Amino acid sequence: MELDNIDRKILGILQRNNRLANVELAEEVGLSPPACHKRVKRLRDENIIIGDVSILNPELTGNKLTLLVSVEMERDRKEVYDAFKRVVNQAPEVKHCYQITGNYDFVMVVGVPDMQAFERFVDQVLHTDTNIRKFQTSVSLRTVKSTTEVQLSEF
Amino acid sequence: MELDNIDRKILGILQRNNRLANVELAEEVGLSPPACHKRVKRLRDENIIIGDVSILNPELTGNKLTLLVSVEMERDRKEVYDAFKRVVNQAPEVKHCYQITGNYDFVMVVGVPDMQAFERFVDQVLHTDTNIRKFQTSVSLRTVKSTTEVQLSEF
DNA sequence: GTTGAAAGCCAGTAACT
DNA sequence: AGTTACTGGCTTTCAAC
Repeated sequence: MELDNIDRKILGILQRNNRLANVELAEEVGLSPPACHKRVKRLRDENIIIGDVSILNPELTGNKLTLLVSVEMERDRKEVYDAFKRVVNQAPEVKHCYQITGNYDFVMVVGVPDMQAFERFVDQVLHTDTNIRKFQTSVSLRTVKSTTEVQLSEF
Repeated sequence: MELDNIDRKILGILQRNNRLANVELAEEVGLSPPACHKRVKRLRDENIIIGDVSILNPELTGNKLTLLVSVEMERDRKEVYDAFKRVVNQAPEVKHCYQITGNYDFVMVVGVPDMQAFERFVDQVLHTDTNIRKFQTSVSLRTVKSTTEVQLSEF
């Protein structure tokens, strides 16, 4: 489906604040409330908007430690990869995971309360997977930026 | 401020779906609507909930390409780092950026529509910064996982 | 913490251009 | 696509417990 400039405007606003009342959103984009409401509904129905969430303060909710883990698999086989992906998706410590090109096969961003929790994660998730050849961990000293916003190029 | 189990329950629900009506949220956590409403308000006021956003489909909104860029700075000086952090925060292509220990100083997750856009990003952001000694880019073949959820250990 | 009530605002629908 | 008109339901606040 094609997005016009009003759609992009709506998305731009909602991806910053989705608690804005439809009446106000409508005014901001220059539509009547029902017309705006219909567009938002369509954007949800067509999976342009895939979720609506509250963002929690990681500091205040027990994710004080962030680590970056690069993983190299034993074999480049689909089953091996798929199994790893399944594990990753079930591990709540893993915030982001990318399959990448280069020396390593995956990079993960891991969030935990403390080093003990990370050790547990390593033991339970990484050391139990026999398909992992090796992994390398970097400690994050600071999250410089973290956003869910995507760029919506206006035309 | 201390979070009790009801708070954690509320947060756990809202960080998955913040469009749930307060009446329903109240029922799910076993409180009356006003009591639940008060708690949510407090969680926002105290910055436990730091934002409420719609998550957009990156595929459908022009962020088809994800890259991981590791950056090594020329000098380990605060001003140099701070300048880089400022640039990173203003660049909409940068979704996440972590200051890390190890061989590199920063790792960034960059989202762009295509390779051309990435080249522009490299030219405008990375090559113009004389404090960057070098950087290394990995292409993400697939986003295995990406979540905003934090773990809320229940007691 | 609860219930009950009240006010007003909003979401969501309908009918129509 | 868009509008205006409507209504039922919800948020939000209050008072009393």
